[in-house]
Amino acid sequence: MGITKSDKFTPEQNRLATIAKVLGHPARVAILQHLFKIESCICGDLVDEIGLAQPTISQHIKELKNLGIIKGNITGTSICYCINQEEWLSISETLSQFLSQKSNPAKECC
Amino acid sequence: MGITKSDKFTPEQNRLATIAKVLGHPARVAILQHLFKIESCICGDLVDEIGLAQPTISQHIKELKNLGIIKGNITGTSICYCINQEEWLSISETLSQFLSQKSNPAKECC
DNA sequence: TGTATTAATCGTAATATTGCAATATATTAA
DNA sequence: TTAATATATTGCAATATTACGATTAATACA
Repeated sequence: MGITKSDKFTPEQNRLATIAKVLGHPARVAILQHLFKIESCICGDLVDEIGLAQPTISQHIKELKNLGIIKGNITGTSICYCINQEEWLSISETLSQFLSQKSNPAKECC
Repeated sequence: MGITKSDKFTPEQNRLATIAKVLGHPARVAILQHLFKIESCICGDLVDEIGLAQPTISQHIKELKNLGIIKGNITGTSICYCINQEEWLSISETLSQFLSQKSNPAKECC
């Protein structure tokens, strides 16, 4: 039905999935990479950098902002975005912990 | 349009997004967690464990298999799934590397 | 004030995802 | 062979996502 039954899962599972979902689009990955690369923060050059229309970029930015992973600051007519370090660290920690899980090869079936 | 313009992005960006996308559903997170937790591999108990219908679980399993993150083995009438360690390590590495990026706080704008 | 610039929002079309009932397939056991 | 069991596949409905043109809102500058 296109609707995710979040109530069937633990808060941790939902949290992990929410984070991963936001990272699950190349445009958003590209935006984050660009913000990391350009030491000084960047504004709407993201539209030029990535080849998508301005409203599309704006929409992706919104999702990253919703997750708290980036933040913006108005400077004149443009807006300067950058990584929200605290949130990035927290999110990175959460996902990395999940990724660092290891299985027991001795008990494998396949 | 619901269609992602993959050609606008680097292979790395697309790869990261693809991995994250697969992890971007709580049912798939739950499946992975269960496979890690149950030391011996588990079969269709996943359907009981997670409260979704059998075809739905089967579909999620398929996506995890497509990514290569899990593998299955037929034992009688049931199928035993487990983490594909090599792939998990590789994927984990790829994502972790992305997550370990740090921004320069001195050059922040916001 | 008016105009230019930048970015957000709205509306909408195209496509993707999620979930499940029904069905198909495959294996085991009788 | 037939029945039972376990899983995959198909088909479909509901919802979500992606993308963009048009518009709006906000600021800067003349």
